[in-house]
Amino acid sequence: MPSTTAKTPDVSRRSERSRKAILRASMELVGEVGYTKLTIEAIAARAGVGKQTIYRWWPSKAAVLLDAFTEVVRSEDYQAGIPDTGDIEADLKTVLRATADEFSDAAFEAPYRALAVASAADAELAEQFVRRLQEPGLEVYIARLRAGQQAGQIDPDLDLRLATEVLLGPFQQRWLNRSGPLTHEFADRLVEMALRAFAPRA
Amino acid sequence: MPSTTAKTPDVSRRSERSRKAILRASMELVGEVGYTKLTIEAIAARAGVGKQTIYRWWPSKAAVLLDAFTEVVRSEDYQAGIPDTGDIEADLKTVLRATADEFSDAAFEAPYRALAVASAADAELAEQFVRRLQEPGLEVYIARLRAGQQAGQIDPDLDLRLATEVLLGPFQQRWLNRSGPLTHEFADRLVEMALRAFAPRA
DNA sequence: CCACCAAGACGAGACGAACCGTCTTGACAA
DNA sequence: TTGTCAAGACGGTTCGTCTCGTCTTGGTGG
Repeated sequence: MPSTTAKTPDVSRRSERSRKAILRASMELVGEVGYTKLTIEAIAARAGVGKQTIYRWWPSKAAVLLDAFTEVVRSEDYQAGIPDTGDIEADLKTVLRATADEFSDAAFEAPYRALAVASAADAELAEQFVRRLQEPGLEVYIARLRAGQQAGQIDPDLDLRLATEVLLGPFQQRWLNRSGPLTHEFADRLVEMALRAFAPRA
Repeated sequence: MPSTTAKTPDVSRRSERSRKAILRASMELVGEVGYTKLTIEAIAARAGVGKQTIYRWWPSKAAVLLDAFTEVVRSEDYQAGIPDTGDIEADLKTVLRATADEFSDAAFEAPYRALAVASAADAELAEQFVRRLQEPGLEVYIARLRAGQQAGQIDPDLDLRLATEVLLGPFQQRWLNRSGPLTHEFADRLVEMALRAFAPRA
């Protein structure tokens, strides 16, 4: 019987120059025109690249953007982790305030929102989005909460996974829905309320 | 100087028959083909209506869907409110379990997800989405929490607005990101953790 | 009370523009 | 020699606007 294998391109012969130009062009364009008006044709034109070169290596414009964004964020965050001064409330407030500021920066906002939106619509992309961008973020929170457990500031039986969802879920909800401002005030109140749920049982 | 007013259509002469047919057709089609493949042309064809009739009354396909969904949900939910048996933990678990089931139903999921996605991408639509669909839902939670305050089960100084965000944010995050299953188990653990944060201070 | 009429929404679909994703060409690099 | 590359032609969709002729409706004059 005839093989139905789709001929996969030869990765070893891929042009690094074109790859970089494509990722760069998509980040620029998504900031300029927004995600819905972002077009494969425009990316190719801006990058000085044939359309086929994009279609050969990526399944969708969202996938291009995910690669582009991952490249930027890689190693920049997540490396340092969350500071541990011994005061978990202060540490969490510091990080959540910084996150609030980051999400108020348009240069970060536009592509990240585009990815979040595309992920909500496309289950396949969502798996990649969560695994490559969200999970690493969760891990640093879990690490800090675990340290808090060992310091006796946090219930040792707490489900740390669920705890990060309680801490970050309301934050993401506000941001995605634009149902409220991402102020330092909000970050502080959220951390305070979450820590009341995380505290060791009396 | 010449007026630049866009001629607004005459509402009093609007065809109720066509309006209903359009809303009905969009709900049917979004379930059949999904939101991204939902097309104004297809809605018009299914509804037996000219395209112009849709463009005349709605700014986007998302706006059509929001009207269609609002019409269905109107008065169906939100009327009853959250049961008050005196046991706030049990009551919240009941409602959140029911919500989890609702979000697992494809007939509800498809159009609602479409609206959530479109809202995340479009600030103007988001304002309508939050106000017409999400706010009414929040209000019934706030009412039940307020009753809990009066019953002495909940901290009287609690910010009830923030409380609903803590309760529902993690739920929405899981659902939108598909970062975990919306089980009864999850609903119960979430309510339990939230109530620890809501409890009166010792 | 009713016949008439002008205004405007209606169904249908033609129209050009934008993008889609595929395919072809000739250059070039491994 | 083989396969990617830039460039762009190609047919197919859907867009949003527009132009028809029809139908509905509210106001007017007999």
